[in-house]
Amino acid sequence: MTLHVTNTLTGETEPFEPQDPDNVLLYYCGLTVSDPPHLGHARSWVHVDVMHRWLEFLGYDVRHVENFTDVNEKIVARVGEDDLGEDESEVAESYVERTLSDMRSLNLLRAEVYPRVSEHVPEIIDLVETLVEKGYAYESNGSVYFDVTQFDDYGKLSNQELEEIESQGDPDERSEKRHPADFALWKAGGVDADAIEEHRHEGAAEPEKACETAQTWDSPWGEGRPGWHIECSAMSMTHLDETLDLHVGGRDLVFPHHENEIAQSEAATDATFANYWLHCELFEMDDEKMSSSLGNFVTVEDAVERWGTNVLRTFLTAGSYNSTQLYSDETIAEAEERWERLERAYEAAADAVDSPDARTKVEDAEFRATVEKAREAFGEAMNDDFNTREAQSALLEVATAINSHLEGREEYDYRGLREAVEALEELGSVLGLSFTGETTGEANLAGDVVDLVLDVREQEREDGNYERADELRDELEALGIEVQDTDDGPTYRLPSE
RNA sequence: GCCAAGGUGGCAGAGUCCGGCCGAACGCAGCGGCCUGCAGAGCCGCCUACCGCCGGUUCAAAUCCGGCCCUUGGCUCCA
Repeated sequence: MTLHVTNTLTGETEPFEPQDPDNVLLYYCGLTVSDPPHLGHARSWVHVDVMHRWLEFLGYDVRHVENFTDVNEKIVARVGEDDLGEDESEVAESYVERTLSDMRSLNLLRAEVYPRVSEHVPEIIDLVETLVEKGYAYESNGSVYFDVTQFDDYGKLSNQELEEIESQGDPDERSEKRHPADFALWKAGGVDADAIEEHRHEGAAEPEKACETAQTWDSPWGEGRPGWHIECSAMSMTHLDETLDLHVGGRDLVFPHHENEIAQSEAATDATFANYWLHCELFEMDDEKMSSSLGNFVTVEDAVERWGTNVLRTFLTAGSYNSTQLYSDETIAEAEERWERLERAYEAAADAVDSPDARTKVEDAEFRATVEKAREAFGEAMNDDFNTREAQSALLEVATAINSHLEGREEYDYRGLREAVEALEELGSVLGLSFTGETTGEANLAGDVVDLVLDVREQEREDGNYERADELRDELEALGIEVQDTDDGPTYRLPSE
């Protein structure tokens, strides 16, 4: 089977065919940098990252663009808070840096470009002008609005009729609008102090003062700021093309954001804006979604610190990108179990390959066949709309095959083990899992110390002092170091990764 | 109210587009056995689901059609 994806536009799972058979233009709707990224963002990022990796695995050259919205009232509302910065752009930049660092810690492939709104105002203005010239937009009191009645397909992504769409944007803007569903492409003036007040945190600058730091730009309609939706159209066209292959984003953006992107882009270019629209579903916790606005989130930084990258990625890919996923201590602990099972099998296989018991003449046909089958299953799963959960299952089957092969055997199938190790490394990396994370100097030191303690413990065991030996093991365990006694002596695993 | 997604074992979560291989994957939890000084890990086996409810189509439905109930998301900033 070739790659199939579920397209929000049609509601169907379709074969994926990029415009250019060798290249994929991928745009991901990034975030507004006004809060620390949370696990919900991480879930989408990781899924997009896995899409990116799988497309490359299939041989495509992926041009991946991901924007940062750095012009927004909520950012202005943070001015003066903590050490974020003294004006809108400083605050935005400090969150951009934090976001990029969170992304690195999640082992995400870098996008080709991370465009910012503030750096694309000329392109935005051009686009708005085009829309005005073509009669799709109109100016009103220095602001420019998109006229939804002029765009026949309005509502095609979210499946809504224009009559059903009550209104968008600030209620007080309505008087300036011809149709309640019209949305702002360009907003006159600066930022409104009331809007700041709404999002302001303790310790931030006074709204009046914060407003003064908001950025504004000159335009044919006077001083103002870009509207929320137009940026993605302008940036994706600038860095990719008029027609994208893959446009990905969170489910909560379908309406109005993505709907508006389609309207303004297609009205301006007369070309299809994106051939495939993919939407990542949201986390569910205690029967509601996780989100910045509800404040019920876990930051990426805390999560990485607590669980580590591999556990987190195992967790985040434990469901399909387009199904909601339950966030709880139990579900994340379960992911940890799964990752550790994989990791232990990997280590066992890697050790066995290097051991003198691995013989090139030994052949376990069933073992090899199982690994081969798991490889195929992994590919089938990924091609089936990036079914990461099934892909994980395939990996786990390799783990079981390894353990089973190693069980009670004197001699090992060298080639079979090598193939299993390679399968885990190669397929694992599609999910962004790393079995061979570089060991830091600190970890090496810790390892040396653990070796020392285990030597002492072995002596105690030989002397029959099991009580003392168990104590040592318990104490190591309390530090998160897992000790296992095997026929070849004790082995251990350090807590992180 | 309108739009969208979903309701599968103790938990979690595939499968539903292309009906039979699904009495239902993988994993976690639980149980039994092996291994072990013990424990853990591991191996082998077992356990628990007729797939929201009702009706229909079909030789055959978790999968198709109709109705109903419930949950979540969007319609305001949001991945």
